[in-house]
Amino acid sequence: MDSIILKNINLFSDLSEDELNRIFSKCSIRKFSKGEMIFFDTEPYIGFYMIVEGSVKIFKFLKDGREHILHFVNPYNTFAEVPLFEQYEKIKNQDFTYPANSMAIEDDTVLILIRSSVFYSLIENNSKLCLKMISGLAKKLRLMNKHIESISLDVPKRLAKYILEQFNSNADNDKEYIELPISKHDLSSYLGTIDETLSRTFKKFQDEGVIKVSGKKIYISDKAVLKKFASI
Amino acid sequence: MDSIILKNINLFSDLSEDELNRIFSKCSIRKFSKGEMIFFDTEPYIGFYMIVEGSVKIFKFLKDGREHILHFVNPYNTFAEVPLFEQYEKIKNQDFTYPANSMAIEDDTVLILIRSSVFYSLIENNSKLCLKMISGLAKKLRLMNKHIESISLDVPKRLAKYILEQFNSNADNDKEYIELPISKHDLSSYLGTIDETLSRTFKKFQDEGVIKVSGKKIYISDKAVLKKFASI
DNA sequence: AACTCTGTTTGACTATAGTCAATTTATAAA
DNA sequence: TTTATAAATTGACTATAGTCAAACAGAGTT
Repeated sequence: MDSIILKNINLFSDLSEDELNRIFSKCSIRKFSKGEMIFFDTEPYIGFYMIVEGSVKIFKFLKDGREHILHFVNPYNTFAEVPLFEQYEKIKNQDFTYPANSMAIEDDTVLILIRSSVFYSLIENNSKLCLKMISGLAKKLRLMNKHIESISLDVPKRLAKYILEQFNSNADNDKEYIELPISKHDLSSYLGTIDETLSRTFKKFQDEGVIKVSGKKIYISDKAVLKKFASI
Repeated sequence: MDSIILKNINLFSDLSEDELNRIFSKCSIRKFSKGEMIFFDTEPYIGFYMIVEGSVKIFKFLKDGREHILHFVNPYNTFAEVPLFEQYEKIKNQDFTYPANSMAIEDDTVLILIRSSVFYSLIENNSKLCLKMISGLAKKLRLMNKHIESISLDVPKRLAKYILEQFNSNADNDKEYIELPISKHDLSSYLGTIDETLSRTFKKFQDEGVIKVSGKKIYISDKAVLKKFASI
């Protein structure tokens, strides 16, 4: 693997060869297997990650041990950049921790760790990079917004919305099914519910003839009705 | 009012007199009374606001007409900056709208509207301003994170947490009470519940001798137990 | 004081989704 | 194929908070 890999991150796409090499020489590459923790929300912050291969979930533990998943991250996206700037503000800081927990959800998940200090030296006088960073954060805020909105809906609406989103984000819309990119258990946590309730909701949708579930494949029999289920 | 007012916004605190004047000459000052809408989430985006006086709530309408408050904003803070950068990315865009609704919650709420274009011309080569913007967004993300976490708690926990937060953010900790800065109705929406449930929860706390409610004043009789109520 | 408007409280009922426990189905390993 | 292990489903029960409707309280006005 060489520094060219960094060019794929949107955040870094405008950097020069030189700059890319500089970063690359200082960052660490780490490999995780499925279920392995990347960081806890109690750990001191050292830097942010980008994903080269595999995928990752970002989540919080609830009092009862259940987990609430905030988002999933896929290749060439970054995560845990937020504390970078909280740290930056009060440089000689009380130690900052990661804002949530993070776990690999696929085997052979490959990450690049970019340490705070390396990034600071880069961003200081690079307003293009700044602007990219800003639009990245803005996008995340928008996502969070959506997430909060959806939490206040009931489970069937949340599930219907999720299925439709997956369907729409899949390029080849000629297929009349989606394939869940995550485990049903993770889907429960992401929708803010539990396995049993998710299972019952799938069943309800099936009984009403809206979808057909077979493993991770979900055939959409009646998109119109599904949309009605999802509607606010 | 003159351009010096802008100096109070953290975001603008590093700008020169010249720059401040340039912005000020191009922005609009708008006054709202309590309950007046500032923008809807269906309106095309024209720029972000800062508060000079009064306060504002940012919220979403739910299907049933109920509202879910995302946050409150106070003097010298800005709101609705997120679309600025989504807009920036794809300049010749499909029209962007505001991401949520916003309403003045005090009489004589005075706002300054800073239009996107004015801000773009400013930020292009000002990486200091960029960095400020970034840390502002980062702070908001952290807040959102907290908000999401708290939604998954039950109402008594959410309320206890809120009371303690208010108590801690009040400088003079020698007082053994807090004064609600918002109406009870808005507090309901902010905690993601309804008036009746909030009322019952206050009552529950009173019955257990933890607090004493009198209008907007909430006397904390037993902080230790309140903390226990709030604990995860 | 009587009236209005708004905000708050209370009671009775309901619905949604969580808990717990048992069972069934899948998946992988021996 | 059998066995072990994990994932998914189902049923019975419970709890939390929402709905609806009515009563009550307080502030301001006439």
